[in-house]
Amino acid sequence: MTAADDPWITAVAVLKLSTRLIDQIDAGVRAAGFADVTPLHGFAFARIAMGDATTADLAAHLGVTKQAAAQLVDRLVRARYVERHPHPADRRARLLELTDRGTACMWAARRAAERAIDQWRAEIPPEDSARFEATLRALTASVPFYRPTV
Amino acid sequence: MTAADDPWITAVAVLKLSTRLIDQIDAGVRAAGFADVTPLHGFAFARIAMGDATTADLAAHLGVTKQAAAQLVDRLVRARYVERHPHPADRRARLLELTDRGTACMWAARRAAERAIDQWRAEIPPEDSARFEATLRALTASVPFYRPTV
DNA sequence: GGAAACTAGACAAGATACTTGTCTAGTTGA
DNA sequence: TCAACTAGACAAGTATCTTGTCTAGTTTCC
Repeated sequence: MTAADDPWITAVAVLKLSTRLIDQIDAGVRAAGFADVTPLHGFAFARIAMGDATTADLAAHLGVTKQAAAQLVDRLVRARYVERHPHPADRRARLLELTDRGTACMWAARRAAERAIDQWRAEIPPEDSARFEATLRALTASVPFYRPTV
Repeated sequence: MTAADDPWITAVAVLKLSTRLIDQIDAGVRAAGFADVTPLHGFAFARIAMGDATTADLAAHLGVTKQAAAQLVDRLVRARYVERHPHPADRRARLLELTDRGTACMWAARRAAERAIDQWRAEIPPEDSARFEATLRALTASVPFYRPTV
């Protein structure tokens, strides 16, 4: 076993890469003026932006209880990132939607992510980055979604 | 902009990959009988295993306050993963060390990570995985460490 | 050598965000 | 049509973080 194919080194590199990406996204979002959001909120925004999200959907998506999700939604509503609307098909449920502010915040996150990826692309030869990204997608094609893990 | 080079897709793939890796490590650690640890503890173990760790070092490493780190250490000591020893050079400080149980837990995590990486390698052509891992290391060579981000 | 500034970590109090348990209103399926 | 199920609110308890303060020990600099 040489250092070059030690799987543990690779595992650490994966963790480092996502640390770096999340830090860069968080810094970009804060620099854009959204000081009261954390990466956890970003995971919630991503689900809500997909549409057809209820509190129970969000709970399942984030891997927390319904109550925890309801409290998170409360905070996001109070901070004017999210609105609750009547659900067209189920009078018990409430449909979650991003406000203009929430949408702007999500786009700030996406722009920051894109800047981070562009920066990575500039650090390595173009053919390497194309192959790298293709492999990345192949490896994660079967992963249904990302969510907070710590 | 085609889907193939949309940086956002790549960013999501990075997050998915680390979600998948952390889940696999966590499952392996729990399957090995360490039911009372979380990924957060793993980040702490990694620092303590490097040696010369004090509570303040751990706090800086994890990005939390000294008090939060001290409380985390308390829990790990009570669960018999960590021991506090006198610091040889500073009578205020206490040197943190993994117990045999803590070391066994860390190795369970490493074995789980290695199984995960081996599984990825089996999913893609060998030359792709070698290049993928090399690029991964190049991109993260300057990242000092990984830590919890959510 | 010694005083001022700094640092490690303990203690206490409070904030935040999660959990479990229970309840009502509404939906689904046999 | 009625039993079983589900969405989400309410309440209480728990875990884990924060800020602030304190003592003992270390470093710096005159």
